[in-house]
Amino acid sequence: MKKDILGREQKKYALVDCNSFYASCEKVFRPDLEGRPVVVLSNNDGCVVAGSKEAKKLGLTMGVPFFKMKSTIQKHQVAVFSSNYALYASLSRRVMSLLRNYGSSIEVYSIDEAFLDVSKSAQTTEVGSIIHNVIQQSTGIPVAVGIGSTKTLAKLANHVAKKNDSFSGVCELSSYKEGQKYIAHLPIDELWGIGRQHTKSLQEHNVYTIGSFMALPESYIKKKWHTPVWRIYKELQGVRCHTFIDNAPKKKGIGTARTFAKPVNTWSKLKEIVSGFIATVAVKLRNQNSCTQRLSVFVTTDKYREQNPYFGSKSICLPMPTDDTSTLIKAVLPLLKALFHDKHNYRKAGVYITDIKPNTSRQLAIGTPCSTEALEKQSTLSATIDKINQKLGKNTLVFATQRLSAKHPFDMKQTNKSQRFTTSLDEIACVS
DNA sequence: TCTGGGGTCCTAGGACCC
DNA sequence: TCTGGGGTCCTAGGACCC
Repeated sequence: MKKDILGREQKKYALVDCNSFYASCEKVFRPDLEGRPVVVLSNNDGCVVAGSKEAKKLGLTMGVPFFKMKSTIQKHQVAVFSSNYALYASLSRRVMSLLRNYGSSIEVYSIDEAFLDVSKSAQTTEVGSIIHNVIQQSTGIPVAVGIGSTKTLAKLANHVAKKNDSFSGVCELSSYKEGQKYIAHLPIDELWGIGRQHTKSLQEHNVYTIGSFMALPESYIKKKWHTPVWRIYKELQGVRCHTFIDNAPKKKGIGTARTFAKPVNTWSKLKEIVSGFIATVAVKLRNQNSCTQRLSVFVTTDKYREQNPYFGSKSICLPMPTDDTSTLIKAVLPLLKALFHDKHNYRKAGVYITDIKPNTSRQLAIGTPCSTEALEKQSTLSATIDKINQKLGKNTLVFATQRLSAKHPFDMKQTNKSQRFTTSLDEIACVS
């Protein structure tokens, strides 16, 4: 067995990342878009969240406000889509289920990427090529594969595979030294974990490239920056700092927030919207068999237009852990009421739950204000509601406090939404 | 009036990711 | 007119205890 410098078993990780995932999903059922720039917009058609490679060349990348790019979009006949999460989630499941065939375990890192443990393969680069071809052929989604002895190296290898056509979508980097000629010149912010702030502080110390970062002595890195930066340095040397997580861990916090297409300034409307958010997070909580004991809510006014935008948040520790929607709604409304002033035009609100525990601990709380029998009734009711909504559609059955927002969820703007080709029979692709 | 030091737990906020 | 949403991890600092 091969060992790393700490005497641990040597690992090989493959990072499989779908290219321009949302835009690629839209292209799967629209072959006429081949070669054309495609962008996908965020909720409310607010900003660009994904762009095909043709769109990226035009400067249409993640985070660009849509309204600022309208002239570019018209000029270059860019195909514009509102986000269609049902479609993306469905194609993501297909990709992930195929990937499971090529590693001893998988860590689904996000909707469009996954780490595979390929340590057992003797020919890892070949496995990478097979993955690259199979996913493209079976789903229509193009992917790049990066292989490395740490997650950071696999990420970087993936970047190299995407940027250099000569790699045909697959690149393997066992250590920084081995791949030096492909990565030393790359800007420091290409590293996984180096964002805007770290880039700025590294540049202040004359570190502009990955090469100059790796040339620094370890003691200097440890002294000047925090643990996360030092870990990146070690991972590039081939020392594993990030572990591999093969069973999706339960969420430690669950939240829902939305920007409203039109400002909200009445208590009744705000109450309904926030109650709807609670219902959403409570379903996610029950789906992972957990309950929560801490609940927060926030509201904001328009941060782009108002001179002194208002931001208010409040949180509460519940007397006992719960996963019950009505209990959570009852807890959130007084907090929301305290944040509400009718002089404000609210543009965004959200709820967040933390202090998440397994739902068995609910029964163990001492001095609970509910009897065991009442708790059992509550969970039977919740399970029934969840089942009905799962079968007949979200918001088929709602609590009275969320009734209107369930029917008209803040009038979300979605002017260019594609069909739910894979998840709704009414919207299936037709060949005529 | 003078007033130590170490440990733990909790929370808010920053930074990052996709 | 039009600027997203859902997460994780880390650190600093306050409160409290002995």
